[in-house]
Amino acid sequence: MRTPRERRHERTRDAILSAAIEMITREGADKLSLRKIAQRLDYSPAGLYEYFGSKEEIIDAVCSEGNTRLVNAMKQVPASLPLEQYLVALGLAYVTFARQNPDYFAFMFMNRAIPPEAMPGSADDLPDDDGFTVLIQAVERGQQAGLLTRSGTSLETAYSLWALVHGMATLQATYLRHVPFDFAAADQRAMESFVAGLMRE
Amino acid sequence: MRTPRERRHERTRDAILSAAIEMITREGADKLSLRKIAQRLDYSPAGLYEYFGSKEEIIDAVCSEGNTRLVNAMKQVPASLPLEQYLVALGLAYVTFARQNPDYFAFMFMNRAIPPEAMPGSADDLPDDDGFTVLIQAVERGQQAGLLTRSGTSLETAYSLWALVHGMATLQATYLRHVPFDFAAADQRAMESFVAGLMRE
DNA sequence: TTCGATTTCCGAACACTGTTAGGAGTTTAG
DNA sequence: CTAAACTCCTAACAGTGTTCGGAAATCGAA
Repeated sequence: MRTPRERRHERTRDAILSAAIEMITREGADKLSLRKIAQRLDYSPAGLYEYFGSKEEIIDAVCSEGNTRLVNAMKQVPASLPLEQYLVALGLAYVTFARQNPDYFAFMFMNRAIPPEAMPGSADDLPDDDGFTVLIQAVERGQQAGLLTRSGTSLETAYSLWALVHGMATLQATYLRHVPFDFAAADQRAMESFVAGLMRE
Repeated sequence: MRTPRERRHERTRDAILSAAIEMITREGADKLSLRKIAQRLDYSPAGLYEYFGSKEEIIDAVCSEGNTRLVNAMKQVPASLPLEQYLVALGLAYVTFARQNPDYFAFMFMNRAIPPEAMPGSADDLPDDDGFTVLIQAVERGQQAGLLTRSGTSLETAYSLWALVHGMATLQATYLRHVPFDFAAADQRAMESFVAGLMRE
């Protein structure tokens, strides 16, 4: 049972998070400031430490939230699509998220690294709700259906597709952000070609 | 003719740059501090402003230097190789640089964006000494030799290859940095498969 | 209801950051 | 030799994240 106090606590925690996310998407990641967050929420700087132990904790929470948003965007792609279209649509959702939230996306992957521990054996035990995990599952679905039979493991195949998609997303979110080029069309063609290559082999 | 004064000036400018680069590669990008650079070089913080107008200018110079190092690494790949091997080797050099200087590499692309102006027409006028430019030239070489005839322009083909390579590099420099996985082998296979797909079409 | 404990929140301070103004001391050019 | 240009520093300013101590509010139980 959740007491009123707990509900209040979580609500202002969420408010802090929302303010941080909005500041990142609106003014850029380097403008994120504890004191500005506090000011916007009518708190003193020290008051925030009742809800987060440090700025680093806020950043971690912001990244975690961004990751679930990215995964949610990918999960809205209907899994009923033919595998080829499904994989392309997944990648498109990934890149679209990056294009629409360039600062947020870049910030996520600057501050999120899988910790050195927590990754023993081969690799299947990556974070559960990860953009990569969704891709892996899709590729495995294809392999079990006999459609994808490329040499390496399903993990390696998913990694290469992820790299392509992540590269397009990162470039458009950072280096090429202001380049007037029809990335959406080029991305789609590149992914279709890549996926076709995976199925042919 | 360069006066002794100019030579001195440039030498301490380079020293500042070197110190900054070393601090980034050794302690991470967020630990870069004007005052620490000054301390290491026996300057007062204000003294550095004789050589750089702001911290931002130092960062720009650091990024520019990193870019030429990356391009140099790519230019050491013998252009006499068969196109297929040449493209793969170029990508390998790119990723290897990122793997060996993860903080530096990530820092470069966080702080370097092609400015909104300076990019009028279609796109061929990107920065001259760019990792991307090297790829474009290689792809154009292949197209003129009749080996690469994929639908899109050479620019689009080079972009897709760049995205794949840049994605692998970025992932290994940030999110997957501590994952014990044989990326070198997987990367090579992925690039060979991708390039083969380009030549088949 | 009342009392004690817990939770919330803030003011003040600390150590750090990048940056600027102003003025010494040195080097250079005519 | 002199005046201009260049180097470099001290001191200060505004900003940052963080901690400490205490005041106020809230809560749980007698």
